[in-house]
Amino acid sequence: MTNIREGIRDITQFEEPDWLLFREALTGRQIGKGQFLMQPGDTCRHIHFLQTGLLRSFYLKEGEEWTVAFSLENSFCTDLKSLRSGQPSEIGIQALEPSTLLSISKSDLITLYQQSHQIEAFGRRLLEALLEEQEEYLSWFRLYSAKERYDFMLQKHPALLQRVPLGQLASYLGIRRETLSRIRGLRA
Amino acid sequence: MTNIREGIRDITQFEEPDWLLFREALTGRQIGKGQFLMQPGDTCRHIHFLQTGLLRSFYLKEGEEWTVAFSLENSFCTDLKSLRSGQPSEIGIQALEPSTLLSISKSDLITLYQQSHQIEAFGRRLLEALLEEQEEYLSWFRLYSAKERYDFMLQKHPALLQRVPLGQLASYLGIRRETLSRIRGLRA
DNA sequence: GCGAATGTGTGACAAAAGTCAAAAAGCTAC
DNA sequence: GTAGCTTTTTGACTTTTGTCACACATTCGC
Repeated sequence: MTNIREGIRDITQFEEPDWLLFREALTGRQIGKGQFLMQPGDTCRHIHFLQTGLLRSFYLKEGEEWTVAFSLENSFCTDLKSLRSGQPSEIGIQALEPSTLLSISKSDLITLYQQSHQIEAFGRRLLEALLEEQEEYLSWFRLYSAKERYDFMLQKHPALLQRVPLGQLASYLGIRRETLSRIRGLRA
Repeated sequence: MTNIREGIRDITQFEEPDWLLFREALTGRQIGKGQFLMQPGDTCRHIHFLQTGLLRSFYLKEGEEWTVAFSLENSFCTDLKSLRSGQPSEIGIQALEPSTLLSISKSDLITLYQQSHQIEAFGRRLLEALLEEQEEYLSWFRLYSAKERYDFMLQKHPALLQRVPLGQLASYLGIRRETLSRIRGLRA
């Protein structure tokens, strides 16, 4: 339970009473390699904090899976669109490695937001950080070639490349497996 | 001053005292066509609410301007990265049409967040909506061709296409002017 | 009005990435 | 270890998009 406390502390100050309130709402969970936290079509009702392991979120397009996010240890994972709307999700979430999670339900979180200004502030700051990250990631696609996007990935998450199948990394970069394979061949 | 009140009400409930507090911090401003709200290298210290007009945010890459966002009436505009870090921005913001703005400084906003839980909740929900929009927009780039991105634009913001020079629209879609010109030629 | 910017469209060609097919390399389960 | 699976690589070819050059159109200042 310590990891998430650290993760929150990085983002905002949490007084002890807020933390106790928050902790109360968390549910622990384990999930095996290859298992699904949710399938496309499910409605997303939780935000997950990944303690250990690795998750991928993917979108289905014409029967093919396109990875839209990898979630690393000590990060949060959900499908914001479905969570907010209450509608079925277009996203699935799968564990690429055995993973341990702490999850909080949407309804509990809404209650916490109302009960505690500090927790609300935490939510806001977390979203700010996510949006900033997303903006950077978007610029990869607007401004740079497949090769450059791969190089950024090498810089930013070198370890991830060893943990993820090439096909899924390719789809995350918005390209075909074959293209990524060729890009990697260049630097041999 | 009524527009922004509506804009906020769409996102969250604001009681009268919160609104008065918030309004206190707003500064009105007009800006002519072609003028810059900020230049790349400036540090971003405000969030702007666009009452009327049209703004574009752009990024410089090898001397070329790449539009990263258009801001329409009744929407918020800032550079989140520079605003959060206090570092010089890589982004410039220019008025494409004569525009009227209401602006709030970062320091005032931080104070407001601390003073009012409701205002903090507003900030969080606004960020949620922005992040959801950004996620959708990112999927355009990962999954779809230049032509398809243009078609999405036609669906989502048909009016905008009449107000924006083709070159800027092209850079927003991550393609060259010539390519966009050809895409448009197809549907003649 | 006129001329200079600025913005847009077209053509010929080059580069990047996708497609399809098949071979090579890695894993897994007996 | 080996058969059977999945993943990755390679090759030939196609499609998409970029590049460069230039013609045409529009806007704006004067």
